[in-house]
This record gives sequence, C-alpha cells and structure tokens, in this order.
Amino acid sequence: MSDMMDTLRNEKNMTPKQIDILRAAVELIAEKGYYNTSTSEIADRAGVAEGTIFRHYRTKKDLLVAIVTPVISNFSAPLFAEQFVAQVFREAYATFKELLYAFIKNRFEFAQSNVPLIRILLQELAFHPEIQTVYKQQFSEKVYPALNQAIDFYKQKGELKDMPNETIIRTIVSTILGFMMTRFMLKPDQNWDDEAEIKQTIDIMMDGLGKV
Amino acid sequence: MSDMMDTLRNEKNMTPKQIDILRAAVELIAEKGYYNTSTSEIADRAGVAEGTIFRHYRTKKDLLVAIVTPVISNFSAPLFAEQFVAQVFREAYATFKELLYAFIKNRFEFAQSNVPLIRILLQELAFHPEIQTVYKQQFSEKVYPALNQAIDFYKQKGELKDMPNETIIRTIVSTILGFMMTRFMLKPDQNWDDEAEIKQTIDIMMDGLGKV
Amino acid sequence: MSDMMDTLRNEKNMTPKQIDILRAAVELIAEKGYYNTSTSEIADRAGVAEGTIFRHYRTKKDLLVAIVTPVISNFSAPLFAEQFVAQVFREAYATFKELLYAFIKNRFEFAQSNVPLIRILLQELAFHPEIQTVYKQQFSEKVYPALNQAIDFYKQKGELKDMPNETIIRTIVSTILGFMMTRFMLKPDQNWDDEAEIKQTIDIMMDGLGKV
Amino acid sequence: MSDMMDTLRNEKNMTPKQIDILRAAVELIAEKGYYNTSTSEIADRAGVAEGTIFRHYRTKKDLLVAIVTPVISNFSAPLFAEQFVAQVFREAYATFKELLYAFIKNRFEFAQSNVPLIRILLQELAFHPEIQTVYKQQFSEKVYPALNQAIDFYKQKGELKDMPNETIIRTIVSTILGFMMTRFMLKPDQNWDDEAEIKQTIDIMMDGLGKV
DNA sequence: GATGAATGAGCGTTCATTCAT
DNA sequence: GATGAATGAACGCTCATTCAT
Repeated sequence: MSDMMDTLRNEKNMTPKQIDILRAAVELIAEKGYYNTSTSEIADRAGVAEGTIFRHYRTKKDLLVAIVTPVISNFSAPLFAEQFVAQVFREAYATFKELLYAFIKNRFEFAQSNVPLIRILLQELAFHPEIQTVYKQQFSEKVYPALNQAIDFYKQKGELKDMPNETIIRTIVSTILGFMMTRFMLKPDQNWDDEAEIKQTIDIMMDGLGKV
Repeated sequence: MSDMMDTLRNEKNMTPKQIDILRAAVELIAEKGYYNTSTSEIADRAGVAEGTIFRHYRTKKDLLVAIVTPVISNFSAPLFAEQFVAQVFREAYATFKELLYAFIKNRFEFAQSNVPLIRILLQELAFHPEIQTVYKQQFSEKVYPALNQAIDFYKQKGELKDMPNETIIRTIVSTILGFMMTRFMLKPDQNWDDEAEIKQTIDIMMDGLGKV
Repeated sequence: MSDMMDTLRNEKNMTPKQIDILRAAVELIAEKGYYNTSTSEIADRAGVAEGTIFRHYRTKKDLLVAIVTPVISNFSAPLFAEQFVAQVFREAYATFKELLYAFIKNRFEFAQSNVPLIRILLQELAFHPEIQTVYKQQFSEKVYPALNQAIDFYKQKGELKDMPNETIIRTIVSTILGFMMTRFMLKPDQNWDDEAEIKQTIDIMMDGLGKV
Repeated sequence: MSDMMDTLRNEKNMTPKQIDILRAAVELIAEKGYYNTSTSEIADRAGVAEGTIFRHYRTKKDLLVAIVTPVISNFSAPLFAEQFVAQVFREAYATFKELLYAFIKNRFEFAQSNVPLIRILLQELAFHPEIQTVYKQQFSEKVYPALNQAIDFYKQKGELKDMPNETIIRTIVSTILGFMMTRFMLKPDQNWDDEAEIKQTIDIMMDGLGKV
C-alpha cells in the first residue's frame, strides 16, 4: 500500500490530509467505482471534512484524474524514451524472449503493488474522456513507438515471424493483460506459482510469435 | 440493429413500447454508461413517458439486467449443453484448429451484430453484483466445463501442449477478446481484412498452444 | 395579490403548484433578496417539494427571470407600439399635461398592485445580466421611441421647453420613480392623499418642463 | 481612486494591507455585488491571506459596513450640523437657486470621485439592515432637518412655492439622483457637457418648485 | 500581525421512483 | 396500459470563518 501511494506521490509536497484523501478515494473507487462513491464517503474514510477534498482537488473528477494519470505514466514508464530502446539496440537483451521476460517481471511487480490503481484505470477508462485523452497520448507517443522499434529490431534479427507489428503488439498486450487481470483481479485468492505461470505465458507467446 | 434486438427479445411477448425502451436504453448506455444515462433520457429517446419504463422494469437496474443477461447467455450459447461437446466427441471438427476457426467465425459475427450490447456488458460488469452473478454462473456452469472437456479431448489426441487447461483457456479467451475489442471498439474505423486477421490470430494461438 | 399573479400568469397553463411556487418566490425574494432566499425556503413556503421547483424552472435564476420579465413587459405595455403613439397623434390627449396625468394614473395603479414585483425588479436589476438584457431591449426598442415621438409632438405644439428629449425623459422618469418608490417602498404606511400628490407632482413637472 | 480611498480612510490608522483589502473589496463588490464576491477573491486581489481579512473585519458584513458607512456620512457631510444651516441663515447664498447650484456642484464632484462606493451603497442598501440603520439615522437626524430648515427659510423669503417640504425634498433628491445615476452609472461613456447639464437641471427644478 | 489549511453548514440541482388520473 | 407531475434523498460543491503555526 505504501508502494501504491508512492505511485501517486509523484507530485511535489502533499499534506498528510491530502494523502489520506487519496488513499481513501483509491480504496473506495477501486471497490465500488467512481459513480458509486460519494465525496462525503471519501471524506469520512479519510477522516477529513468534505470541504477539505475540494481544497486539494477542484472537482471530484479532478481527484479521479489525479489518481489515474500517474498510473498511466508509471505503467508505461519502463518503455520511456531512449532508455528502453537504447537498451534494446545496445543488445542488453540477448533475445526477444529475454526482453519479454524482463519486461513482464518488472510490470508484474508494479501491478502487484498497484492492484487498486490499475483496477480503477481499467474500470473508469471507458467513461471519462479526461482519462482517455491522457491514455491515448501516452500510448501513441510513448508505448507504441517504443514497442514498434523493438519489434522491428528483433524481426531483423530473424527472431519474430513476419506479421504486422500491430498484430504482434495486440497479442502480447492481450496475453499479458489477460494474465494479470486473472492473477490479480479475477482469481487473486487461487494458489499461484507466479514464476512458472510467467514462464509458461512467455513460452506460449514465443511459440506463437517467434520464428522457429 | 434488428439483429441486436433479436438478442434481447429472447423474452416472451414485448409490446412495441417495451422494444423502444430497450433500444433507447442500449444506445444510450452503450454510449455514455449506466450512471451517465438517466431514465428520463431513455424515456425521451424511446418516445415514452418516464413512468412507462417502470411499468415494464421495476427499477433502472432491472432494465440493465434485462439488457445484459441475454448477451451473456447468447454469447456462450454455442458452447451450451450437450450440443457443443457432443459435436466435439462426434469428431465434427477434424482438428482443434478447425474447432477454433468455427468457433471464432461464429462469435465474430455475433459480436459484429451486437457491439453495443457487448460494450455494455464489458463496461458494467465490474460495477453490478447482479450482473456478476449471472456471468459467473454462466461461465462456471456452462462455458468452462464445455471448454474443459473439449480441451481434454484434443489433448488426448495429442494436438495440444501439456499445460494446465486454465492457462490454455485464459490464453484463448484473452487473445480472442483482445482481437474483438480492438476490432470493434478501439479501432472500428481502421481498414480490416477480417478473414486474414482471424486466420493470423488462429495461427498464433495454434503455434503457441499446439503440439508440433 | 391575485392582481400580481395576473401579471405573472401571462404564460399559458400553469399548474396550481407552479402558482404556489411563484407566489412564494415573489414574497421571499421581495422581502429578502434573491441571494438571501434559498430554493428550500421557497419550496417550504409554497408547500411543495424542493425538486418540484426545478421541474418548472431549470434553475433558480430561471425562476427569477420568470418573475421579472413580465414586470418589465407589463410596466411599459401602455407605451407599446402604435396604440400609444397613435393616440397621441389622434390628439386623444388635449395637452401634454393630460397625457402625463393619464399615464401616471395608469402606472400608479399598476405599481400599487405589483409592489413586490417592482421591488424585485429594482433590487435585482443590477446583479443579473439576464435581466439587464431584457430590460435594455424593452427600454430602447419600446419605451424610449414612444416617449421620444410623443415629446417631439408636444414640442411642435409649443407645449414643452426647448431642451434635449433625453433630459425631459430623465426628469419625468426620475420624478415618477422617486414618487412611487417613496409612496410604495420607503413610506408605504404614511397617510397619503394619492390624488393630491399625483397632481402636485404633475404640476411641478409641467412648470419645470412646460412652456409658459 | 486615491480620492475614493480618502473617503474610506476616515478611520484611525490603517495598515497598508488593510487599505489593499478595502480597495480590492470596493472594486469587486461594486462590479459584482456583495453576494457574488467571495472573501477569497478579495484576499486574492488584495494580495493578502484570507485570514488577514478577518483580522481586520470580524465578518464579511463588517467589511461591507466599513465601506458603506463613510459614504453615507460623507455624502451628506456638507449638510451637517450647524455649518450648513448657519451659512443659509447668514445669507451666504443670495437665492435658493444659488444654494442649489453650490450644493449640486459640490456633490457632483464627490460622486465623480466615488462612483464605486456610491454604486455599492445604492445596490446593497436594500439587503442589509445594518446599512439601512446607518442610512436612516443619518437621513432623519442630519439631512432631513437641515434641508427642512433651509426650505422653510427660502419659503419665508417667498422663493419657493407653497407645497409640503417633503414633496420639495423628494423632487430635488429624485432629480439629482436621477441625473447622477444616469451620468455616472447608466451612460458614463456618453459625451456629457456637465456644466450645461447641471444648469439645465437646476432650471427645471427652479421652474418646477420656485415661485414666479 | 499574518498566514493558509481546515472546517462544516448550507446551497442548487439531479434523478429514480411513485401514484392519481 | 400509459402518463407525467410530484417527490425527497442524495449529491457535488462553495465559502465565511477558525486557529495552530
């Protein structure tokens, strides 16, 4: 949980009450959804007067955006900018499989620490243009180009089948998202051998997408 | 659209007004979400008095359930009961790949005719226990057992890798859902060669899940 | 009071509750001002649920406009269009003084029956652009042109001093308004000999503005 | 503007911040009215913390009273006490017309320098008993008696018609107020020949009220 | 003296639901 | 069966005021 608040604390200085508000809002919205959570409930759980919420966030929607924006940024952070692409080209990963493994491990841990945040993102994305804007920009400007370059690179090395990058990306994203949603949201209480499951999932993807 | 109303008309006899209400509700809820759609808006668009809605549906929630329940039933209908499993055992499909193809083609067409309904299901599932109950029951009692039996069958025939059925199912469902959501909801306006895309997707799944 | 409601009922069909709401709103706003009157108070006094107000008036401001607009129209109604000017030219009034007398008598009675409405108009005009718009349009398109034509007419007949029409109008309006506000708002409880006071006021204006 | 602050600075010693607060409050309240101006806005414009306002004025209403009271005092100051009446009896003004001219010139200049303050007084008088009390006391104890004595004096000299003093006062006040409100508030941007307009207005009053 | 975070009562408004017609 | 006026609880939000620093 403290981990989760780190994701949100990307901002400069927050008062303790502001942190309480964020934490309460995340808990309630993750559990019941944005429209089923009233600002008075959030204030109650945060141990704060309702007006205090609006001192820190102009509107309830602003509060939601303050929760969701850092998740979008952080989730795709590893793909950012030169860092990621540079590593690929510097051959930091011997194979695409190794890259995939490193990537999934890293994002798996992030997801694990931020389940409520990611749940909110997934649940509310459909309803709030404000979030969609942030998401689309992040995806089209950061995530997609980075993945695209990496895939081109490994295609040239002959490691990936000759099919549209978009299909490859869609398959990878669907598979990873499907795994993580099952793992953390649908059946979090099942006994999971995470390491085995990740490896299994990567094997499937590599067999499906990789060249023999 | 008439197709979509067929999906909903599974019920007994509906008056024309009731159909108008359902159609209006589907359009509005698909576009703006359940909580952003008021019953007065629905009544307006349906050309009906607000009270009339409550003559047919006790509550607004009931109306939502009336929309979503048939989608859940119909989407998994082909997997229902003996029919599907019987066909598998009767070797109606020469290979798992053929089964997959038949299944996806069929569900693709259903999805195409019911985009707004499916959008509503996916968007609202997270927020309404009433829907979750229906969904879980349908999945655990119908979908999962059917898929399970089929997968066991093809495993014995040596067509599928030796991995947990749950992993196989999760991969298939994720990949198909990822494809259909991209196709119909995220990028519906892109130029799609549906037949090629479906075949491509099946090839990936077969390479990933199938035995060489 | 029933007279006052006539002024407001210019609209088509109003339900009894809507009339109750208007009456309550007029009473409270006249007494305490728009910003000191809450919609819940209005609902209470009208014997109506608060929501009922918003069924008839989209916003609180709309309610105010519904009160004030008819007052503006009705107060200047006698000056409207051809009727008034035509009468002047047809020499329905032998002298300017007679015209003034007829006009003041008539408006005096209107004011007497609509004190709360006029109080609201005068009090709120300064704060609500919505009202100002209606007022300015009415004054510049109806009131001012009518007075202007009438004054020109009596100037040519040699009954009025040669001074700018605007000065004449300002003097007349100030004097009449000053009288009526004193009579009905500042000292309504003083013993007034209305007929004498009106005649006196007209004499003053005629001596001040008329040619010897 | 510095002139306007002089009107308000009648009080003891004011810190620079207090002056900033007053100035900001006057600007905002004159423009938007008391109820449309929040203390936080005033603090913002004054460059002061919100709490600072309440260090100098116990309540927001106190702040309003601090603005409006000096206007009331100053506007009627020339009529104050013995000074004015003594001058009249000492025959400092040859005629009532001269008195009127001196009075109007003087008050015109005061009004010109204090438009925002007077606007606030006129706009808010109706809504705040605290202001009404100050106003009534000032008028009934200072303004009215002074005017009354002066009018009696000139009546005895045969310069004024024989009509109730109250009617005379009402006419004068209405005419002057009507002129000044038109000049400074309704049409401040029109081209005005102030000297001519004042003389014209006095001529009208004298013809209307004076004996031939 | 000055600050500004915190308060909480109160506001205007929405909307699912009821019910007399 | 259908209507739509009426309801009232609940909501997001504002703002004058307080008080620890």
